[in-house]
Amino acid sequence: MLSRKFRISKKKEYKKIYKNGRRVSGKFIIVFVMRNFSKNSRFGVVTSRKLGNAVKRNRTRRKLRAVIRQNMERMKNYADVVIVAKKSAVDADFYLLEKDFLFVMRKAGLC
RNA sequence: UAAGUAAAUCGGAUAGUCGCAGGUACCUAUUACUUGGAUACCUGAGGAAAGUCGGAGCUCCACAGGGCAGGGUGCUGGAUAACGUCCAGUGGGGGUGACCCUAAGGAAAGUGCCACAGAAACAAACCGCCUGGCACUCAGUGUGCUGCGAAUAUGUAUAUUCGCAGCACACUGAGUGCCAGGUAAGGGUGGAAAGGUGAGGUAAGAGCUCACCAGCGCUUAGGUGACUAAGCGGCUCGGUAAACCCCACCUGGAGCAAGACCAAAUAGGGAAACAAUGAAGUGGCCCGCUUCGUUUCCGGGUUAGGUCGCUAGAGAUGUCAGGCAACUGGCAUCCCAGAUAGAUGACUAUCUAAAACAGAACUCCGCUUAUAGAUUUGCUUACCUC
Repeated sequence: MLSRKFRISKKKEYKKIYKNGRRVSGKFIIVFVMRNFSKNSRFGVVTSRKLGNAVKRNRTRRKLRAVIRQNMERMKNYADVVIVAKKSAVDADFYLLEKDFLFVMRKAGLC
């Protein structure tokens, strides 16, 4: 899990990122990116009810956060990032998610 | 050993690295409170956290008050803060048994319904059985009359007797039809047909009488009670209340986005209408209570911000005492998640077969539903051995 200063917390901010950010999609995730020009990046993970019950949603979100935490230092530019999990992400292994995350980040020009 | 039955427990473990939330201690930066950062230690999802079905605490609406309506519960006793929950029993049903299931008050307060079938579904005569009357047919018997024949008597005619045939009447029996009545034993229909079986009885039948059984009522005994047992009585009364209804008991509404505080803001205006027998709070209606001008339009403005509520509680564990038990009480020890886009994760190694259902959101007690697998205990029924 990330510390609180690396999270996006307000509903308004989510709305703003959905509206103004760049949309990049991978195999397991869809990412909305918006440059923020501050000292660090901030992340938000969204798991909708389509993914399954609460246990499945929680596990997917935690795996994605683990991916973010372990790869945060590689990022060159700072941005606000919202990651929306697809249904296929529920059963995906950690290293597959990591590969997909790095692919998407490269596509978005963040690392 | 196998099959079953009832209950209880667990529901991945261990080690390492990195990481998250809360608390405590200490250091440090900014410091009026405060806030941020570092380090160490401790704690960190479930048996159902789920469905949100029942109940309660808590909060606001009046200190939640009265009546009507509506809703709920429904064998008895107990437990509990309370319940539609639990425990112990009673009645009924199922099982060889351990055991399981059971919305289980009232149908002589009233109303409704009982499809189809059937004569009839609430107090019933279709068929059948029996009795009586009338009509007709047949048979038999008796009497009378007529005819014929025979015998006897005497006076070639009459009388008497007998037989046969026909007619009429009466009686008896059988059959058919109609009418009046008695019958609920039998038939058929149905989930259900007015207690069941047997014997007596009768014109035929019937609780009409008797015995046993079932039902109803009463008495006595036992039990707090549901009820049970024994005896007696009069002889019998359909089902349905998860149909209305009656009876007894319970029941105000909304819910932590409750609600409280802080910041910011609801500003200040214009026009029209109605009005103290008014309007709102008040979300079933009336009363009562509280507050007071209310509503519409024009124009202007607009945060699901922060703190609390928020976890020490009908609390957990152990033990002792009471109780068949649910449960209650005493003592000792302990503090055991409190997030707010939402904390439990990732990777590696080992262990068996490589794990099911599934994630707290104010709290608690229950119920219901989902659940791979593992373990333990009591009991029952079979079979084998001693």
